[in-house]
Amino acid sequence: MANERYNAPVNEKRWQKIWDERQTFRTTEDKSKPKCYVLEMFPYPSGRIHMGHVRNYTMGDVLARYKKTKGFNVLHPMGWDAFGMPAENAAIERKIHPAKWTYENIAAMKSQLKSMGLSLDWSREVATCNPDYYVHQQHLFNDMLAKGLAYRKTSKVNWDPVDQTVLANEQVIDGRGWRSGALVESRERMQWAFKITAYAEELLDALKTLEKWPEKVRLMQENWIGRSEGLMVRWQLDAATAPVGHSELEIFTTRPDTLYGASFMAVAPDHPLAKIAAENSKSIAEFCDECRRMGTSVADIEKAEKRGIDTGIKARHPLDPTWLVPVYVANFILMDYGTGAIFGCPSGDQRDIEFARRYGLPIVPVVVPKDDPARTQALAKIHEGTAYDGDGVMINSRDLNGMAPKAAFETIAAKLEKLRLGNQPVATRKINYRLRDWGISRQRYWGCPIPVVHCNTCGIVPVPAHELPVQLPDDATFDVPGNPLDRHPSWKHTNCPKCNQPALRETDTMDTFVDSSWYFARFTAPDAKTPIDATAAKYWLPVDQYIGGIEHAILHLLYSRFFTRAMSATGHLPKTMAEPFGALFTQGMVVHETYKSSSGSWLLPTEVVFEGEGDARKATEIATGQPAEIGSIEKMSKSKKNLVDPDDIIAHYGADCARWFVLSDSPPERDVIWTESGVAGAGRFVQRIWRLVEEVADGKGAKRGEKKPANFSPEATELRRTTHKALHAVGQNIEGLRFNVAVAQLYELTNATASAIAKAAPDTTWAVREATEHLVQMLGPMMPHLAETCWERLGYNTLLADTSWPATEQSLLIDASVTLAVQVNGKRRDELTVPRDASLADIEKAALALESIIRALDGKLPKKVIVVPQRIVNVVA
RNA sequence: GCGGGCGUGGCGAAAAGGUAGACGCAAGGGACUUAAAAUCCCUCGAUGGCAACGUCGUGCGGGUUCAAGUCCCGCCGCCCGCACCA
Repeated sequence: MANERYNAPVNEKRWQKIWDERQTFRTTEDKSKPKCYVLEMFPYPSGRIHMGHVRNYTMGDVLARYKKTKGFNVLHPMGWDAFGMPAENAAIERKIHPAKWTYENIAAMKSQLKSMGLSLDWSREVATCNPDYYVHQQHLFNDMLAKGLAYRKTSKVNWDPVDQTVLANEQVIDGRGWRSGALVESRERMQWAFKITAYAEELLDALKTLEKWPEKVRLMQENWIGRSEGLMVRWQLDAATAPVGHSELEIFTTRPDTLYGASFMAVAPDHPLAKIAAENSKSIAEFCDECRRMGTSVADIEKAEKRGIDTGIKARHPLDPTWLVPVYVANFILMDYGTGAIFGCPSGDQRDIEFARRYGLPIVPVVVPKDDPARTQALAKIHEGTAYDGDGVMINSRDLNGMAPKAAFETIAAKLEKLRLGNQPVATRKINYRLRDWGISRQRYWGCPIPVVHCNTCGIVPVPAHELPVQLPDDATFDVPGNPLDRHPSWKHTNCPKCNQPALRETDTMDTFVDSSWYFARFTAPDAKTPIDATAAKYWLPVDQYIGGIEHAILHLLYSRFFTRAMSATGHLPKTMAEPFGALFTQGMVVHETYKSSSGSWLLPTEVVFEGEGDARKATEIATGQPAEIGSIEKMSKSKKNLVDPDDIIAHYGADCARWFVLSDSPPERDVIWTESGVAGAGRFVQRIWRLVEEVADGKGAKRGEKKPANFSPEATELRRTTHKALHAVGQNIEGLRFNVAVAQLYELTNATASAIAKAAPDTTWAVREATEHLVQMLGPMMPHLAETCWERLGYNTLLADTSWPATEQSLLIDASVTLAVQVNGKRRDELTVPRDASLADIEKAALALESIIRALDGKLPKKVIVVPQRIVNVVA
């Protein structure tokens, strides 16, 4: 029946049910086919999906569905990053058990994701909070422990004394706990850590091999790892001033060439030497305490200010024992980097020059530009307090004078390596990394328990494999601050697996980044009895296309890369497996305009109406009739109310429409602006496709399966060319994730098909049928429900999801004639249509014969004619 | 401060160094309709011209090239990371 609107909600539910029943998207492992593992970053089960999820999962789904039509075994799984703080907050605030809260959220979000019609293999679903998942994580942990990749160390943490918990850096706001508001203390605490630094070099080097990762992400990781080459230099302390038992101070420097410019040394407030000095001096102790207090983000307030205090200790210059340099404690020295101590060369380092000026220390230029006027300028700047850290030539540096800094570096390094202090070389070459080991201890309930026992006799004992999982107790309480596992009356009491004496369980749980560092591997065999099934992992990994937000550019992706190596080292993955994600794509956000009422409160997009355009565009608040302010376009957020609920859109326009819109407007790596009119446009397109298909099915096109004519009219051939060009281009653009361009090409094919029908040229019905069928097939990955419905309407009783991407007829991709632009002196003057294989001479002749070209030449003789076949003709006069 | 990215119509955007603005949105005009919605057709960078057609135009200033949105140099603006890393 024609003229009936396409009913999205009804059809969408129908096809979802059919796909479900027929297990259309169940993963296959047909060995005769190539594999493709498509993965989107799994969500935290907050309870509701948002437009960002819609965009992320639609992109992955288009690729997964497309790859299926191209004959791949596709693995496209989904799961839940289900441990974490919000569940515990819900327990505290609303007295719901974290498990109940989480599983309810998973159920709700799963049903929302299902309403999007994603081609997911739900039989592989995992939730990281499920003991079936985390039991394997505990196995992995123990294996890493045995290999020395997991260990305990004391590290500094942000301690919230009211909530009695450790806070992440981002949970410390202006030095106070984000929830309690208490002043956060910097405390030393025994923490579990993973030895990611053991792989620093490799994680850095292998970045080069990740050619299908965004350059930006590789760069961010490179900076994060922060490799620098330098020298460890031991300075002898002057015995007259040094504390008893301290005879030397070791520093790390990347600029040994500037050693003759040294004017002070500085150590971190937590450096052992600073601590000794603090014991003997009240003012030093006070200074160190002060530094510790501003440890976290208060640093921002006085960030520029370099301050310190003289310890009275002197160090001997390694190249001149008569040269004594004062040792300071300084607030800008980090204990975690290098040795927590430096030598200061003020002329070459901005921090050092500020420090030196403040404390009246010498500032001797040692590196300056080779020639004037740059040299004079640099010297003047140093005099004014701006360090020079460029290349140039050494001065004031004794035997180094005249050398380039690089040569000076080598000279000094060679010299100091030979010099001895207490029978050891004064200096050794050292490669230093900014990357630190990954602290995974969290004093929380809702995380994976660290499966070890503390025994007074045996020390740290891993829980044996057959006793895993160490499961979270169900009856924890959340009404008071602190770690629920630690205060649980019985949970932590156990017996030592080794000596069977009473012992205590570890009550720390793992950072949730651990959970997400190996889930992609678990998906390859989610029911395996071991953490990883080597055969499945070998087949499916690496992930062929990983898609997610740029916010995970560093931590999640780096941890996953580390974990993959750790899993190889512990025998869970093949030895050759290093990189988990072969290709990475980071998609942009979904953003929306913001609106404010005249009273200053935020308004929902549905609470305003608009008129006018451009600068004259005005918004009015519907409820009050008052003008509303149109604010900036920002990431959708609850607080600014610039939200669009996927449920509402799906209920109103259908999932296909929402999918189409998020694919259509912007390049996928850029932010997409959600506009109501844009969605409405997508909705119109859905109806337009449906009308087109109805017309074709009802006689404007040939019948299904009708024999292909031997000859086609020019009009039919034209349409066929458009169709086959689209097949090629849309396929290429989906593979390249240029969805917005693919969408535009589908619009063009739709327009071409519709106008062919409207013109009703002779002998076009077969071509119209072909165009329409292929159009529907190409729409399949993007708007799968609509496409299935159209496929059915076109007379098929098979699933479109099971069909192959149509083959292109190569001959139709090549036009018999081509239109060239004809330029005179680079300016376009006319066009010329010539046979595709026309000779250069013929083209030139035809171009020069064009009336417009003759006119443009204005009697001048062409000096040169450039003919680029199938492109352009440029007449140079 | 360091690093990276981006600047193209009223808007989102296309464009292997080769006809700038495909495609969509918005807007304007028209058809159909008692009317509206829906749909269909036309116009739509600026400017001059009745028109044919011309001139200018991809943040700004230079350069390379037969030819530059695209490549190079120097600015300006916006956005995003990282930030005392010795």
